[in-house]
Amino acid sequence: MKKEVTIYDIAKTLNLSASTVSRALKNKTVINEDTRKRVLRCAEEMGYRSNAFASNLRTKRTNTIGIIVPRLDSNFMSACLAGMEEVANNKGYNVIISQSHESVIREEQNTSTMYNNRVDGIIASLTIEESDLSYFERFKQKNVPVVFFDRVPDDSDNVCFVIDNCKASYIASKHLIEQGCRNLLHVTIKSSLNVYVDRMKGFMKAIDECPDCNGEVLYIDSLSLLGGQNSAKIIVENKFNPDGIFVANDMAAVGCMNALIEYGFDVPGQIAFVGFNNDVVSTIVSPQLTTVNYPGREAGMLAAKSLIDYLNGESNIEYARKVELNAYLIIRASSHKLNNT
Amino acid sequence: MKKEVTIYDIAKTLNLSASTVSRALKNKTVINEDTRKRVLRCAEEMGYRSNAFASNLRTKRTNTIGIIVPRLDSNFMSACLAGMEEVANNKGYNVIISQSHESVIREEQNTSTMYNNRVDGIIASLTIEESDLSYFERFKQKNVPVVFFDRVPDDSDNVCFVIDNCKASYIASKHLIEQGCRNLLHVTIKSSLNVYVDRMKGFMKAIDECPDCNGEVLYIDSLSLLGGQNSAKIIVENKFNPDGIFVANDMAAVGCMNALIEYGFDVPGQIAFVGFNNDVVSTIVSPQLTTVNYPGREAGMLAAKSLIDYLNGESNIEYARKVELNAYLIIRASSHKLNNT
DNA sequence: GTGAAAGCGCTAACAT
DNA sequence: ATGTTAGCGCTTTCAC
Repeated sequence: MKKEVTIYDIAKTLNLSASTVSRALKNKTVINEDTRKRVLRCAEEMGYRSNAFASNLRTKRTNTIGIIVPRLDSNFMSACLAGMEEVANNKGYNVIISQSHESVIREEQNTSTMYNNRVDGIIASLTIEESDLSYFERFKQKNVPVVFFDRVPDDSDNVCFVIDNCKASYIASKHLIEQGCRNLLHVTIKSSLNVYVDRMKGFMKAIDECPDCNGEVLYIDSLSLLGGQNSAKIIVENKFNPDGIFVANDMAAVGCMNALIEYGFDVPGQIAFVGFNNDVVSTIVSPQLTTVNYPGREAGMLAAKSLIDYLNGESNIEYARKVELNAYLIIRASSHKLNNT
Repeated sequence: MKKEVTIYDIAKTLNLSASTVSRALKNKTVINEDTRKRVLRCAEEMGYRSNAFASNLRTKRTNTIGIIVPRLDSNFMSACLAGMEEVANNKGYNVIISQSHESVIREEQNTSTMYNNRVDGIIASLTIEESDLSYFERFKQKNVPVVFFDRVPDDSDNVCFVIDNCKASYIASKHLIEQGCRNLLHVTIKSSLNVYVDRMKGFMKAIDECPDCNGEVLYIDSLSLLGGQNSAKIIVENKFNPDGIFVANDMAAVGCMNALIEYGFDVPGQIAFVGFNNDVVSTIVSPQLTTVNYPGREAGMLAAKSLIDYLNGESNIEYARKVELNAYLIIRASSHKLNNT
């Protein structure tokens, strides 16, 4: 392994001091344009690479932001991550990403790692397990900003990037009612997280406003394709007899819908379907799935931009607020019972 | 912002030396069990957190591996990344991830960042643009191991985790022929990458072995849902009249297949379809898509494990080889023309 | 505009 | 088993 070239090596070669070389490399402070060029060229020639640790050790900044997500292999999440990475990269920040796998313990471990690695800021989406979130406090104590997206804490003292789940879900449920559905079923996961609680609330609100509507809730283990398939079995066996089903995400909706079609149900004729997220799978199933458009990529970009602007001192907005992204219903064949439209 | 607690603070409090504290914290070397406990407790109480930079600066290791991928928001890629992150996390490594967005320039920039951040190792999948890959040489010069997966360099002096694309594609094409198809079309992307070149080769080989078969190739701009949809239009307009289509990935296959069904074609009756990857969408479309199972998650896990084992000096395998994962054809309705299962 | 010197927090010889 | 010492490579006062 060749020895690393340091600014001292450059300094010696050029008969300068290390400080001058450092200044030239950062071209921040005043410096003679000519010496700057000489240093740059010499650095290039000698194969110099800056040592981020030494720099970090001095400046106490890392230009790294930590991202903690439940899992990264869902379409929604990878869209969010892609948005974050892009913004961060453009602004000269690195991202380190870790998955909690829906486990509070892993989430805590991951925060510890990020904490020790001195990330400049954190972007997180919470696990489904309930927790006191105390492990996020350390960051605040060190003035390391934390922003949440999608699955966010209940209290309002955190910066959050979300959609109005309640409203979106209300509109989705209302749409089913408008299409003539009266026996509605909401398929979701048991969780105290804003995301699922609010989607439930919106559903309930729509039901409550409809005198001749009946609304039920079916909890499944996971909002996955398999979870959705399993829910179909339960729906058939337990004789829920819904004429409209609103599922808390698209993947589970697709699993449930396809399975019910397999059982012989007509969708949307007998059962209308609405999902959530506007996952690409919603355009691939047949019939195409009506769903709520949740702009994950944009959410990720905004969260990253907000965090980084704050870190760079460029953000003059008050730094504690909830940003609500626009989510809207995309009506497709799966819920299209009426011929108007 | 509170001042950071250092090992010196702990040392002073406990009347020990910094080295002893350091040793206790790492519990690597021999140390009195009692003092170790005292140090640990004290560190906890004082709110100590290790300073990774200082440590890295000394040890010249970062416990971080850099991952460079074309884009992270595909099902296949996020499965790979999930596998890598999991392995890395379990072994005490961080991952920093960046996207090249299929651009050589971005790929080079990303390698620079990783280089300057002194990652211990690199896992990469190449952009579609052709490049000389010279920017990966620096890592080798510094003894930083680089492993490639999926889209790998042509030469054989790199560690690669791949599948036998040629063989898999041959089997896929052969399957179409066995189902009675004689006018085969391969929809793919123009690229010199192993992945697409080999899939083409496998297709050609199957065609060559079938005297009464005709094989054509349609290049599209991107192997995406939209790309697939566009290809359908071209297929219809240009009167390719294929009775079997093999598409180089599932997302494009699904786009093409759905669009052709929309045009009125019967799948698999008139046109049989085979995709590639076993993306979850292949089980969601109707008819379900026959495809090649490409175990992304496992590929990611293996690549990460191999790299980290090597870094930890635990790998006694010779460190320059090609690992071929097992890929096999999953036959579903989209290619099922015959009734003999 | 440039240099000298100190120190960020840790680890690894080496000495005891 | 513990302490002493030096130094990783950089940035940043403070001089000049």
